[in-house]
Amino acid sequence: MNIGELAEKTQLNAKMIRRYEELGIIPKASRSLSGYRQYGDKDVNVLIFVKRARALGFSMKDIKQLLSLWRNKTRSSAQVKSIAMKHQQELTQKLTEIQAMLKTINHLVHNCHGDDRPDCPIIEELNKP
Amino acid sequence: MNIGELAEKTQLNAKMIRRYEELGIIPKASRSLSGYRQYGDKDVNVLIFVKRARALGFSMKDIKQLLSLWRNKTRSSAQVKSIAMKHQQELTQKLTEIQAMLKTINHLVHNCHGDDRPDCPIIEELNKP
DNA sequence: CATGCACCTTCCCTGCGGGGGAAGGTTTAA
DNA sequence: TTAAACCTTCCCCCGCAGGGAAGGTGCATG
Repeated sequence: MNIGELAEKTQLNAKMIRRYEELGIIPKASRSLSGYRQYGDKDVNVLIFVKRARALGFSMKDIKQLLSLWRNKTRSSAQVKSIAMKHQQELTQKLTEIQAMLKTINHLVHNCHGDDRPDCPIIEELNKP
Repeated sequence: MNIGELAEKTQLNAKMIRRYEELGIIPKASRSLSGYRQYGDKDVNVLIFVKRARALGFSMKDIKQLLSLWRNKTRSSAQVKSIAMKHQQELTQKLTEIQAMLKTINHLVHNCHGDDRPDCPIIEELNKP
């Protein structure tokens, strides 16, 4: 199958598929005589794996590792878990940061009249020494 | 004051200060005879404003607008609030996404033995059709 | 058989918000 | 005078994605 059909099946952009190949996320596709990338059903699975991992927020670096563990039948689940736990920690960190931002923003928005007058607690907060 | 001192006072990188100037976030600094950027105390305040807004997760685009509202004494607080509310919505959106990811990740990590065996619910989840 | 159109190829530019470092000029203190 | 600390511009890189140009290919239709 050509890249367009693969893109269709995986709901990924053809551009992204080429990029993933370039980044070494997926193996280099074989080519037709005219240079078109040729794919099989396996490739659909690989890309869906990548897509699911992306949806969980894994970085490309992590996904590379996860893919190699996936392919490696002698992997230990501890290796997989270690990647997942690192990501878990990063996500938790981000969550905390966003919660802190939101706490402040919610407070500021709540206290801003939002009328025609210039007085504004949001501006005041940003202007604090 | 030179850029280094300003960077010191604002705890920002001199590189970032130049970049902010280039992006039009802050006005172009006047130059000494030898071409060094010259700053005054006002600039400290501007950069601290930018820094605080960054800490709240505002985009550079938003910060540009917030700065111009800050400078504009005939602003309406409604204009400020509108920017803040848009950002509030985006942050809430991000929060929800991360919470959803974390929910799955937490579950997967919890169910993965993390031992020497290859069987792993994390890999299985990513491999799902 | 030719022409058009959808598809494919590579290449470079854009965005965000930074960071690193080279190559060279300036200021200041020893 | 010389060394160091500072400044300048310039281009490179990261992650992750998208846009679009310029040109080759595959296939149905007239």
